[in-house]
Amino acid sequence: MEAFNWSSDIHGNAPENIFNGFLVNHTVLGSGIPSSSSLVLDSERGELVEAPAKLERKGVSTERSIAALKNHSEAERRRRARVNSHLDTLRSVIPGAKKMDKASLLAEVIRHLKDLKRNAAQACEGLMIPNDSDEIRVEEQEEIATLGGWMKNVFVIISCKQQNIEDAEYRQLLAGSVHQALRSVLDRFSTSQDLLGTRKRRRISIFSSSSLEDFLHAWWTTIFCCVELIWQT
Amino acid sequence: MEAFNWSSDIHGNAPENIFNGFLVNHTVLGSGIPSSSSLVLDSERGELVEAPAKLERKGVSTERSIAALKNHSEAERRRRARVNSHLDTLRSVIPGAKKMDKASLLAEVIRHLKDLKRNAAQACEGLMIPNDSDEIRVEEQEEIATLGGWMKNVFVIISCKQQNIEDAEYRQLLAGSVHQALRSVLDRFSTSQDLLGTRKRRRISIFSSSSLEDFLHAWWTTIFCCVELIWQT
DNA sequence: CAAGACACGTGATTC
DNA sequence: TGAATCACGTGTCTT
Repeated sequence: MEAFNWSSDIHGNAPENIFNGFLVNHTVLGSGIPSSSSLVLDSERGELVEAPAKLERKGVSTERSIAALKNHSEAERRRRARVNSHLDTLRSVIPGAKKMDKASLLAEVIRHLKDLKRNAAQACEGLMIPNDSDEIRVEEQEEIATLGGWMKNVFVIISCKQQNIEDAEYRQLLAGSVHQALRSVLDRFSTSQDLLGTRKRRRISIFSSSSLEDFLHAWWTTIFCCVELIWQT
Repeated sequence: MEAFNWSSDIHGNAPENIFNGFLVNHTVLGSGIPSSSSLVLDSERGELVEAPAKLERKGVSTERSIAALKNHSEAERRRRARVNSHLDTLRSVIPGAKKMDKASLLAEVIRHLKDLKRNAAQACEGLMIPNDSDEIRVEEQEEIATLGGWMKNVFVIISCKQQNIEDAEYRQLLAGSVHQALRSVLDRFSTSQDLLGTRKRRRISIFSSSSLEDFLHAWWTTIFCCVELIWQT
């Protein structure tokens, strides 16, 4: 983000064509006859017509207006920069979109999003396949059950009624904290396994933060119910 | 996309504040003395200064300029519509972004993209794990996967949009039918096992009908999320 | 030149 | 009110 120097030659050189917006001065495009009124481009008829006289309190208000305009345009520039910054990171995330225009870039982003979502749904199908073991041992303690060397944890997350579940920030916070907590546990486990130098396979799968959030948001239109029937043949 | 009527009251009502861009007419903000020259906001000094006289060929060129301007602004409007259309579809794709502003929406899109990509990588990594044992046989047929004598079914129940999911009767019916279907399958399996006189242990677990109904009933105040962490110790 | 993409400052609107 | 967002028409630069 480069610093911006507030000046009239905003594009690097002084603007030669002054008339901006709909307002055009007589001396610029008109008959050349000096007048106190200004011309406005009446687009409906495609003509230049007399602009209605503007009533305004003179004097002090002008400086305030100028300052307000300056703040306004600066804020707008910051807003544009924010949006464009995000567009740039998108350009860096989407492959082959380095120098795409905005519309094409967004179209590509949509394509990728749908592709990834479809893939994620497919990937989830193959998960959670238990390992084969002849010696099955079932232990149940509190909410933790181990089965043949496998352990299964079921987390039930209850919404806090104080909070509004439809609030995007709250959902994001919830999904993020859950994901982070699980991630830290898994990482701790992974490193402990690595430190032990075991060559045992491990299987780690969690819902991603976005998947979880998708679920939390879509829960009012869809019921996601996983019923597991596990039996030994 | 609504049709746009090219007119000066572009915002639905006639603009009261005429001065646009940097050009301001004397009668608007100036001393009130009629003049042929116009005022320009010199932003560097924050003052209103005399605008330099604009040299232009009079007459025919003006109409061409007007037509060009009209085409230009129309094209620009089409371009904006294209971008905004994509932003709208993004709003419909990203959960909870229905009425987000552009910047926040794009930030959310980036979050989702990264999450989904990470998730996809994780899933691909996990899927390679199960078949590195000689005694493990993986068979995939239709939607049923068997792994080393274990079978796993995952049922995803989607609410019928025709029906009102908040209707208690419908929920009860749904829960009941699901439970009955599962029960019949399990019973059929049990009897077949009994007839065969096998002494193998079996593990059968389903959500009871009341549990499922509880879930369906309380879904608007609670989030039921099952996150499974399965790893081999 | 035309046609398109962008950044700009602005008016309107909302909170 | 003041801050923030959006659509608008425009100027400039690139195909």
